[in-house]
Amino acid sequence: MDTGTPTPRRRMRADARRNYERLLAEAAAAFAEHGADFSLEGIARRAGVANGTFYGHFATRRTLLEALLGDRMRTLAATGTELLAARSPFEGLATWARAAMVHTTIYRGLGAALMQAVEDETSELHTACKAVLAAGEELVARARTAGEVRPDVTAPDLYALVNAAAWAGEQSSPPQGERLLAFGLDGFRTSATGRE
Amino acid sequence: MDTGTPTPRRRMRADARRNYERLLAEAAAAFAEHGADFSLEGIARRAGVANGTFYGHFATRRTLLEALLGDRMRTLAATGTELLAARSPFEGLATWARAAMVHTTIYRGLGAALMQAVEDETSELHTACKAVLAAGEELVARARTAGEVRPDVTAPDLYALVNAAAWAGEQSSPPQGERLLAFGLDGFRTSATGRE
DNA sequence: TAGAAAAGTTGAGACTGTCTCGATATCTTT
DNA sequence: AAAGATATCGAGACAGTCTCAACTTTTCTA
Repeated sequence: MDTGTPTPRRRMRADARRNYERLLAEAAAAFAEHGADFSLEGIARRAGVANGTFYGHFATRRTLLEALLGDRMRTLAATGTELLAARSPFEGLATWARAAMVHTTIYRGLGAALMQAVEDETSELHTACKAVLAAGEELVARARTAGEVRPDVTAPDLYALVNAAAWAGEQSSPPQGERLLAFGLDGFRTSATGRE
Repeated sequence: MDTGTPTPRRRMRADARRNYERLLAEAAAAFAEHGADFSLEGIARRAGVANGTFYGHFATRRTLLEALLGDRMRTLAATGTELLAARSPFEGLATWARAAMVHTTIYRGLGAALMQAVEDETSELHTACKAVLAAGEELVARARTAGEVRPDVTAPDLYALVNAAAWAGEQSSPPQGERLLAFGLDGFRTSATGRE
């Protein structure tokens, strides 16, 4: 579905493409090791290019992170679509939510970037986010039709829950994130409609 | 309950105390305006002291933020205790949760600091957090006894939910945070115990 | 394939911010 | 009022972000 090779915008000169990829590779390594707060200058240094070159490819830290995330997001959306075939609609939804949370947790520190990307049209990630949201929407719609979740649950609710739970897990401990996700999902269920 | 005057550790020299207070005041203003990412150097500048003086009072950004938050936290704990008198235990809990979320939202960007402070014994805020957690625990316990929330709901769950919802509200829109909180609280309810 | 045009790279440098520390100034105490 | 304890000062060592004009490499085209 995806070559694994990062996707620069258009045709690039050969040397430019080489640098682009080296930078992205270094960034991925730095990210895996330190989260989102690595030094951009350091990335350039380790990739063996001048920092001006770095900025030529990625105007801001955000641009870089977005390039890093795009592929993952698309995969997640695909997983969502597969789960539409799950026996229980609610279970499909819950399974997907857990997978999404793991995804977000791996990219620790990026929850904020993700949340903002959905709303920001200028974000590179916007398209990918929309796809994820669409996948979520389908899962939610199916569960709703089956009467397994409340009628007022929306895809953005799901998206927010997943990201918030991932965030909570990052701040305290991963199990806390999972608990939160579980409670939230239960809050989505039809049986939870506490009339007051 | 609280003089409103920030609380330096011990007896300080008069000039030192004056500087301490000016710094804290500037920090509060900067915080209100830009969230947690203001420049420490700038605070010193605006307070009219050398930056070395700043660092003499607050070793790290965190120290400063903690000083800024302590009082608010204590207030929140007190509110929790008052709400123990609410007619409906669940409503008392929910009301407090909403208040706590507002509190956290005002101090936008500090959710992370709060979450970590609970677990970090070296934090100035640790005591205040414990107090908040204790207040939450009492509210949860009361609701649990009344059979209004699941038996496995804990104060840390509540704490995590509130902070995560506040975070979500910061990232997208405040209403999204409130929705998340509502779903989470419903997930806490006894009726939501989806056996599977 | 040479030369021109396009595309990309370079690294110095202008800023800003974090943090340290010895010299200096200011309180407090006796 | 002098000594001693406390603070403040501000220069300076670093690191990071970002820009830009000069320069180099690639690609295009005749």
